[in-house]
Amino acid sequence: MLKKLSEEKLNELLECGISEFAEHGDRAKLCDIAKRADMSVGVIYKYYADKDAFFLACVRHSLSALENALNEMTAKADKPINYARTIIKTLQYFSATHPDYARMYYRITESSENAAEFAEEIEGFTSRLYTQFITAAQESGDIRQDIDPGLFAFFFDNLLMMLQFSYCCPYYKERFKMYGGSDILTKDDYVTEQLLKFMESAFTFEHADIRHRNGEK
Amino acid sequence: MLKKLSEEKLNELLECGISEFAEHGDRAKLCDIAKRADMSVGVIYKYYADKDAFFLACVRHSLSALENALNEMTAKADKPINYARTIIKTLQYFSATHPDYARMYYRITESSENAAEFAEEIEGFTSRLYTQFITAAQESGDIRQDIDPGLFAFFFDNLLMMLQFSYCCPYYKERFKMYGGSDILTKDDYVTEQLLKFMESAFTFEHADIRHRNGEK
Amino acid sequence: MLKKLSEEKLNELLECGISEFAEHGDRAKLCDIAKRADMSVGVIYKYYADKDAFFLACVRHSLSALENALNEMTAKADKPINYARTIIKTLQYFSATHPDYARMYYRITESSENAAEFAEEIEGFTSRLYTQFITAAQESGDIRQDIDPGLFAFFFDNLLMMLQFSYCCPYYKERFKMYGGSDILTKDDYVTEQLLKFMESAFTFEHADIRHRNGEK
Amino acid sequence: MLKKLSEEKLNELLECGISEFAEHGDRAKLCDIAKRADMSVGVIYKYYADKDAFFLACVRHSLSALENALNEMTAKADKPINYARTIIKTLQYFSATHPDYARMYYRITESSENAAEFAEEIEGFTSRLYTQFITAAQESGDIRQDIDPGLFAFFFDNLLMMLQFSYCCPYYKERFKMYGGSDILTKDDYVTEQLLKFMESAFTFEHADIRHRNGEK
DNA sequence: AATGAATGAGAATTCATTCAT
DNA sequence: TATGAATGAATTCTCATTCAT
Repeated sequence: MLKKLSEEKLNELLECGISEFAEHGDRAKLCDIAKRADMSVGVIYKYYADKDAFFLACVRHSLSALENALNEMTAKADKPINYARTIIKTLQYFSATHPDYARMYYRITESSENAAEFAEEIEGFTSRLYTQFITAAQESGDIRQDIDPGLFAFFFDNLLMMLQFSYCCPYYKERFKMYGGSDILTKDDYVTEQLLKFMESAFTFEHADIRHRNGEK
Repeated sequence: MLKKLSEEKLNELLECGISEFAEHGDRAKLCDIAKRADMSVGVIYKYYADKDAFFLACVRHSLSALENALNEMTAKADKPINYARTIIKTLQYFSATHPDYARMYYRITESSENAAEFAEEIEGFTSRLYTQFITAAQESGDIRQDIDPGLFAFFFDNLLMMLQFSYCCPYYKERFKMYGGSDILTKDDYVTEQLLKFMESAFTFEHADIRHRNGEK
Repeated sequence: MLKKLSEEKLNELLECGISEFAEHGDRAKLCDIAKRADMSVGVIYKYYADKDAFFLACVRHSLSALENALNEMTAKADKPINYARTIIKTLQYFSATHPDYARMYYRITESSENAAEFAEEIEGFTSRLYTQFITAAQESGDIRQDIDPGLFAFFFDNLLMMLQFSYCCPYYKERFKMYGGSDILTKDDYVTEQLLKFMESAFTFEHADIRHRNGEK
Repeated sequence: MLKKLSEEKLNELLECGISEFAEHGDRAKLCDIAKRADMSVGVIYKYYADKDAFFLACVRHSLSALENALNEMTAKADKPINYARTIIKTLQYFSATHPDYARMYYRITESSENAAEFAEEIEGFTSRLYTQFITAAQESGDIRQDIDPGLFAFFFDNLLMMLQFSYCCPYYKERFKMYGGSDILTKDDYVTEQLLKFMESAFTFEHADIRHRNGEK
């Protein structure tokens, strides 16, 4: 039963860790995290070998939340453009409700040390998710055949990652405002549709007569 | 005349600072930087108030190099697709020759503290460059009218930033390989053309009749 | 009746304490001791005020074992040389069967704090045992009269203490091998006879006519 | 020239380290050592990798002082009994003038970790010194032939080590008083002669007629 | 009575910054 | 002006001790 309590407390601890790591990167202080969670530093070391191990646990905790969010909505995938819209909106919602989780995601990538291990663990899910989807969409004729599905997924994910950072990380938020105007962070739907347009035919003006009716109307 | 000497030395110091900050983020140690530049920590404090000020100087130094590289190339901009290709290739070349500069770029964005100040200083150049170009291209009818030029520039820059990170930062390099295969870092032209295709018509299969004039006019 | 159970458990606890203190000195951790004894730290505090008190209890436990071993053997004391041989062999056997007890003995002497209290409690038994025996041997004419019996006992005990350390403590074991060869730890009888010879007439070469009745009478 | 200063300061630091390690074993705190030396903790880390490295440096410093003391007087070795007397007196003097150095010696032996390395480094000098001397004394007929010179040296050194501890370490001082009386620490010459007698013919009463005139009269 | 999770003071170590030379 | 040794505040991690269950 003490176990039970720990379970809850542990989650709270991870949440606090995520907040602090999101805010300060690995300059986050364990004693601050503990204080924030209204516990003592000792508990952290009861459950995790050291600061790195605890950081990794925070990373995993935040990732699984993101994966859950993405998993929920991928069921209702249909047309690529709608699939993309759903993902964008999911990430917007996720960024709004869990800003620290997304910032955490950014913090991971700072470390040079375990780059390869981390990358596989962290990107594995989405890279497979996107690549599979795109391959399927190519097979069903919904996406042009002459693009490398892996790289297509890569560019797609790049746009989504940057979008998340732009909603959550201080620096990227400022940058977002520079490009989109100071109120851009409140115009989610507008951003979504613009991004879809961009992905649809960024540099192909001469085909602007194309009418995909991307959701609006 | 001592100024002259310092000028050179200072440049060397900044280069070393960039390398160390690129490698270790703000865990980079001033004494290591000084040692690498074959100077004493004292000089750093002679010219800069503190570590933050020195970091900012390193940022500026690496930025101006990037801006110079971009300025040179973008003069000869013609069709948007060629303009994009030129920028991509410039960044690829820049990433290959100055990997630390791009990593440095990434390091800047870690700090929450001076996000706003940094963003204006750092992104100002490219955001204006891209937005102006896109606006001009829209006016001359080369890019569809129904996209917000600011956001268009934003997405465009997002793709380019991620591309740079993917060529320079350990974590992103690994991620790049996961999407593109273990030899993707050596296939610059392939990546360029794929990215152009993506930007051209990512989700627009049904219009595959579009001529993919990828540069060869 | 719970007392009964505790009695057994307590002994086990002390044994584990002795092992850990022998191994780690006062860096031994109470939680490790408890774990080793398959109990909780709580019990230690149920029976002992603090770590020091528990350490003292471990000391007493190991001492009484040594005293019992010595008591058994020394009853049958006859000629001094045989008495000495008996003690040496007893300590060799004790060191082999209870290495931790002897190492524990060594650990006690590290602390400056309670030196005086400890010394009386710990050395009282043997110092009296040896001094009495030597005095008696002097009275019965078996040992030269012109030696201070206390100091004689002191030197004698010094040799025995060092012998024990040399069989049990890592550093002293290595040192033993340096002097006696790498297999010295397996040559108990040889060591015994050499030590007896040493004590018998260390610097008395010119009287080598002395009968070296080394026990076999 | 700053080097020169450091040299001195470094010695002072080592002296302070020796005092603190002698007093508290490895519970000695680096910050206390630094404070005692009127320096900052930082200096210790400038010169030594970590606490262990600094401890080892203290050990070496104290050992070389002991070796110097022993070296000085071993030149004038003649008869074994005088040689032994000289060594005993040297150690008594050394213990009186450098009590911390001798306690330091004791501290070394606490560690299980690097027992073998330490033993060779630390005991090498004296073990070779004593064994060589004894072998030589056997060859010249001054010491009985039927004793293993290595073990003889071992027992001899054991007595000397214990004597040193007995003059310097709190616990052993108390023990010494128990055996020799409360004023034994002030009766150096008496102890010397008693120890010589002990070594001369401990259990050889029947040859008490031997007259070596050990210094007195 | 027994448990063992939680506490938090304490100790090692790092590194930006200063300042005597 | 340049140096780099020295400083010491700040941070990680440990473990004796407590106390709710």
